[in-house]
Amino acid sequence: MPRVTSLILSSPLVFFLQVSLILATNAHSLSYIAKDSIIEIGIGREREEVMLKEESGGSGGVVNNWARVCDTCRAAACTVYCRADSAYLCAGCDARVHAANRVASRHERVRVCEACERAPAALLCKADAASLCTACDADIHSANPLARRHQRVPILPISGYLYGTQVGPAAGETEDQFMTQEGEETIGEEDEDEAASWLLLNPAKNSNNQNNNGFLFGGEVDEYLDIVEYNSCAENQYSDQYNQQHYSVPPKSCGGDSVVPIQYGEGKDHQQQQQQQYHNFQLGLEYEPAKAAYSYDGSVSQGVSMSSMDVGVVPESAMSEISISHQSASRGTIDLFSSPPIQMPSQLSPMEREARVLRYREKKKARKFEKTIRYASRKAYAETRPRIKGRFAKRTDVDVEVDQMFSSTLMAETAYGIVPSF
DNA sequence: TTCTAATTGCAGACCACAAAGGGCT
DNA sequence: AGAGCCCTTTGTGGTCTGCAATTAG
Repeated sequence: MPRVTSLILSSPLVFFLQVSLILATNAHSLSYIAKDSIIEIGIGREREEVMLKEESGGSGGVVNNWARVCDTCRAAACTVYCRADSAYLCAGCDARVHAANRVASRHERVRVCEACERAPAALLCKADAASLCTACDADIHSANPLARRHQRVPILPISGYLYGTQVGPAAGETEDQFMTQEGEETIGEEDEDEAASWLLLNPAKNSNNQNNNGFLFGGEVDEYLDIVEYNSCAENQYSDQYNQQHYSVPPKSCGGDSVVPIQYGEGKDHQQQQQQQYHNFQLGLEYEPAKAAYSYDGSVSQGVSMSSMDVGVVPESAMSEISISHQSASRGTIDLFSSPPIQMPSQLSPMEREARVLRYREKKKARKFEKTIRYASRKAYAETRPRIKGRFAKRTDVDVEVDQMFSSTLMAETAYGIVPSF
């Protein structure tokens, strides 16, 4: 009977682990699904959403059905909350209002919770790469033990010009910038072709563009990989620093791969500045005005490492894809959320952008965290094989006989034999 | 505040053996 | 060119082990 027992016992356990992993890592994505009305839940909010639609006049503008409406324009979904003004603002109004003068630019703002989009975000979940308000954080991260293990850091308020040197950009452009944050998550899981479709910006534009959220990518993969390496390390430094300040968590090392953070001296070149700019963007650090024209809380930054507990085992087929941009990830782990800081092409039309986001969300929903079995027959043999302290043991003649007896008995009883379950 | 011991968490090793795959006849 | 044989390599899962990080005293 050991064969049957092991098979029966293993399946529910695997199922439970898979469900737990998915819940733990995709809690945020589930909220996205709900917000997109793919699954209509959250009854208490619906009335207000209808009001939002009505207020927006059904003007064809893409307004998130769940988002709080901008207090200024009353037309777009808010993206940030200004503490000084006690106002929820959309990206466009935020740029316009806070770029108006020096005092306004110093207003501290926080990104709106990505789950409910109705309250200021208070915490950044590194595993989900999402900024959440305290209520949503409590809801999401109390769902299961794995979710509770998600590392969250308080979100620092942001100030200054968020949108580069360009004052008062068009609403669509600012929407792009926020959409980009979500698009960043894509790269870790998209295949290369799709990633390229997300990434391939005009190199010439990039090389001079100071408005790509303030961070630039010259289009060279190698350069970018360097950035990723550095980001992952430096972000840990940041979070550790923050932990030390607020949670008394001792600092961790940057990893055993000895990725030495780049020292930015007086003579730092342009690329290094770009890296540093992006890095600070991710970390939510403010830039010195003399050195950069923006600062923004990268609350949706993807430079987050996950514990192996959170992600399970890497499918081999996925390793090649992941390894390209996640060279520092430890073996056997998926660093899904430390995906590269890539920006979506700003010239995308709203329809195209929507389509890409939908495609991304579909793929995110379809993520598979379970281990991929290349040879099911080997798995079956491994599960039935005798073990001593977890190690495979030699099959004795008795074992073989018992196994044969079991097989013949079962065949006689069922008259059909054992059909593999794979 | 510093040091030491205990605890916890994690990655990797280990095992046997069927199947896969390559080389050769 | 295809078949058959032989040998090497691969992959599979549960447990243990060593190391590093963390916590407690």
